[in-house]
Amino acid sequence: MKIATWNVNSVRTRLPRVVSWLERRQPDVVCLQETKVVDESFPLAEIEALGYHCLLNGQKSYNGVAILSRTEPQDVVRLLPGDELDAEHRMLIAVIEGIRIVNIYAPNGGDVGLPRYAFKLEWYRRLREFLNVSFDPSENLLICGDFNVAPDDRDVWDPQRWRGKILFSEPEKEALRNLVSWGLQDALRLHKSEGGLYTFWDYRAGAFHRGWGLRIDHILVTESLARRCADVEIDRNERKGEKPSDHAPVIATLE
DNA sequence: ATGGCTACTCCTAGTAGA
Repeated sequence: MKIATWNVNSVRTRLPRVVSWLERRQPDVVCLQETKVVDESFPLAEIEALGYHCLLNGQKSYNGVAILSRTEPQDVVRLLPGDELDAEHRMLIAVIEGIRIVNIYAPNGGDVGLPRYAFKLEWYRRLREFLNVSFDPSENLLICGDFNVAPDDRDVWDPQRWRGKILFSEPEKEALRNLVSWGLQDALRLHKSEGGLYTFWDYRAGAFHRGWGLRIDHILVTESLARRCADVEIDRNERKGEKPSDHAPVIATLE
């Protein structure tokens, strides 16, 4: 079973690449972030034609998440407790093939100290509290998406330059560690310990070509899924070519 | 790296992303 996460940075702009990638990689579940489209305008027909159910939690212009799956999703949750009525659409949960899939697009934070930064840390706190009261670490649960946090020095191209900066500040790393401490493991690190495994490269200044990347897209799994996890791959080829997203897909293979 | 790109919008300039 292949479960993927991909921040596509607009599903409409990225549609040709998403379609060809689905045809080529044949994932069973795909969590998309930054779809940037209301549900009525999601390219449903094109994705369903490939044999996927589409579960949507979209929004105009910003944010928006979706779960594509070969089989029908169940037990859907869309709202994180504490969200306002006009909440940013950043989370979507469904049970697929006996696995609870939590798709998240964590706030970026802007810059350290800004109101959006405080919102990011508070959002992480609410997500952890939601796990506490809703689920159990003994179940088959997987959280994936764009976390907008690089966990440690191996995950940024220049740790000295990134120290204390947005995406790599101590409070952000602590917020991610606090989430993980609920009972999760970083699936990629079950298999690979080296640095330089990035999932995002800025569009500017030839960052991809120069190796200026960050690992901010993650797949976290509970113990029962960690035992089934045979491999995790970052599909960095998807960052190349015509009109790429600035993020590469991450794919976990479960036995 | 500090913005050199990309995508969005009641669209040709301002905002946000990471």
